[in-house]
Amino acid sequence: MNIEEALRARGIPLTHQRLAIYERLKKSKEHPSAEDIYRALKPRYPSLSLATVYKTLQTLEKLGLISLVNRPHAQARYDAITERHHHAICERCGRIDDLFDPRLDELPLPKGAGGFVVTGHSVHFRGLCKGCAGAKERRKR
Amino acid sequence: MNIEEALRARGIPLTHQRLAIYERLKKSKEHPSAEDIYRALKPRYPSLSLATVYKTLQTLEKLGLISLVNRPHAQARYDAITERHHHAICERCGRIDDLFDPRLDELPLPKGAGGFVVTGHSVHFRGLCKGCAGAKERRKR
DNA sequence: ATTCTTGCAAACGGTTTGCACATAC
DNA sequence: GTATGTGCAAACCGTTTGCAAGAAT
Repeated sequence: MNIEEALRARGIPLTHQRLAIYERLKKSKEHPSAEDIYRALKPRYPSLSLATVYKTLQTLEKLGLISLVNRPHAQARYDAITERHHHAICERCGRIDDLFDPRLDELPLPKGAGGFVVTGHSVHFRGLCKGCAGAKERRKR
Repeated sequence: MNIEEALRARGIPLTHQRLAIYERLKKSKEHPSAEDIYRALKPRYPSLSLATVYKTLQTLEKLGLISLVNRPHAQARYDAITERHHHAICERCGRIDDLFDPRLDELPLPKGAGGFVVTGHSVHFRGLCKGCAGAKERRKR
């Protein structure tokens, strides 16, 4: 399913901007920022505004057509633990739990990262924390 | 080595603020933000300013006494790939490479995350990208 | 006494929002 | 024709910075 169908299927108007922004993102492998995309498209679409790029990216993400590499606008969170460990992040309330699990500390070096020198890694689990999972369960009944 | 020794060892003055901020962070398991810490300490240290909390957290991080859960200050980066994959992030130039490796897709569910319902995960490798690793190597010679 | 830190307020940078005009359907 | 998107500028929010006053050594 291409983007035109995906948008039509949801009754979302297909505009030149949306198409251009999506195509641009699809073509680039550098995980561009909103501003990168804006700068790349500006010459061909002189009236394009940065706000539109942001709004469009948000729309596409909600539709599941694109994804975010790193959550924006989040505030920095700190941790007194400096030893190697991993995190479970609740998608509902933002709670972050620490995970200590030696099996996660010894991951295979990734294939296909041609020439990348790894100095460390961390695993992020997404999902619902105990409290939020419980709340959801209770609402069902 | 406690924080007082760690700071003294580096000739960094030990202030009430630094001590209070570090102790507060050590006590809390919720990975607080700078503002969380600020609010928690304000009643006992009425003259404390948010800027000091930020500066102190930065200092402690540089010394390796604390760590950041999520990088702040970064702009959102987008990806047209929505299938499961992982990332290699260059600590020098910020470049992000995609990694596809089925061995990373099937991680053991973490132990000790009591009640956390996992819906997905991703692995972040840190290190130097091909270009930056090469540049470093060349500088050595 | 000297050096480094603190606190304040202003600046900053990325992102969001309100609103009038334009466009898709 | 109606609903929705776009573009602009202003607002926003977390974070940083410049600087005068204060504290640690």
